[in-house]
Amino acid sequence: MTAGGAASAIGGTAAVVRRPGGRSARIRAQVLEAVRELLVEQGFDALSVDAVAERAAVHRTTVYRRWRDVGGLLADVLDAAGDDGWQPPDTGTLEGDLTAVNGEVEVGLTGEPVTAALIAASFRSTQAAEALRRFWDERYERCAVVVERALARGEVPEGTCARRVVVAATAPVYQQVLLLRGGADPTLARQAAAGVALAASQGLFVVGEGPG
Amino acid sequence: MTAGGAASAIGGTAAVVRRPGGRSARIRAQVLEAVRELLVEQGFDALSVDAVAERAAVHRTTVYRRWRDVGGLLADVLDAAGDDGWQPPDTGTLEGDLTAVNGEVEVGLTGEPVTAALIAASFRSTQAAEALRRFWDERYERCAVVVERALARGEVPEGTCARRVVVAATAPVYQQVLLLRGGADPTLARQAAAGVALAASQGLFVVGEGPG
DNA sequence: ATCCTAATGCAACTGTTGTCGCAGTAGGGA
DNA sequence: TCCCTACTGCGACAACAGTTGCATTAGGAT
Repeated sequence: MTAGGAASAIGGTAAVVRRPGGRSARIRAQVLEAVRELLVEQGFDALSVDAVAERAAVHRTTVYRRWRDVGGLLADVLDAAGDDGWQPPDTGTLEGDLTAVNGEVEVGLTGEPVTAALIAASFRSTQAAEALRRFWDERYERCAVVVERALARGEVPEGTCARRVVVAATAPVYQQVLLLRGGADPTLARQAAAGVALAASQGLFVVGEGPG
Repeated sequence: MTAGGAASAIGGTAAVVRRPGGRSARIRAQVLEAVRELLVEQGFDALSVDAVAERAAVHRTTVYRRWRDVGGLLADVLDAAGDDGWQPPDTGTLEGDLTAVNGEVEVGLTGEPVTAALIAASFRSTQAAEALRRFWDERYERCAVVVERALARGEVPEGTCARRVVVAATAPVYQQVLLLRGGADPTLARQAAAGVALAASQGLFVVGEGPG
């Protein structure tokens, strides 16, 4: 299917490479660039297939065939964005690392309108939802090293689930900014990180354990 | 009560009551009932103004004029839903209360498709976003009593910010279910509640304090 | 250089979304 | 009872979203 074509082009999985050459690649680049531009300039609401096609100087039909809909476009952009070499900061303590991550989350959420747009899209498009889930899964996976370092330092006990620690630490920031529409609140970011760091040090995030 | 909520939600200031009588009220009831039915039966995607109008046996134009768009409809439904007499559970401990609240959140998020639909709508409609913010603000406000009881029992120190405690405790569940699209995970709910309860008992959620 | 065909451009078409002007209906007050 | 007018119904309309059939273009291989 056309969407599959887009997906394959995204990851570069050349399983069924049809025509990776000049024109297709060029058009893809034009379209994705147009998506990013429109997203930044006018936000998610202005992101129609037609607008993207016009901006990219490509015909509507081409975009519909290769990406299917707006969600497909955003999914493609998102998958490309996941390929950056992001690594969590290393401040020397678990609490410091979690606080720093929360700071980046806050900036990403309030600064770049792209993130909010992608989340909005994930509620409307299955493709975008999948892409977003992949993106976050990978991000949390990369964050695991923060907990591993803490374990090596003896800050947290053996068996601590890294993912849950990071999710618990960052979730309040997402909640505050995304759902409650509150402004960025650095105090919240610090408190959440500190609370989770304390709980983790007490072994509350050890798998199979927990209260009850 | 419902009528008042309608007026405020729609944009007509409730100060100027125009014609609260028979037909308008009847049509409003029909339309909102149609919204709830369609939401439960077919989900958010099927919730177009036209579909609602047809189900309610009301003309499209009427719905457009009174509610403007799907977001307005959902905002109205949401304001009505906020009038229930919900109270947080009282289990005797802060950790137990937070765990119980998380359980209800989990059920509400995974069981009722209404909530997810409203969140999706909040990303598309300013009205829905406002209504949702009001709804959650009020819910968190009601949850404050949980922390107040803990304070009375001496579980948490004076000055603990109730809202932050509850937000920190519930956020991981929202994150897991809503954004990460993971299944309901009762372990996560308990761990998050336990971690926050511990952190709160240590005074990490006292206003003005926190790490650094 | 030539051919094959995947990918694109193009235009016409359908269905949906949202708006507008006008006429009809039904509360509520006199 | 009668009138006023807010509200609703109705149809036409424009704008947008998405699809389809066909012609054209341009990689890539021979």
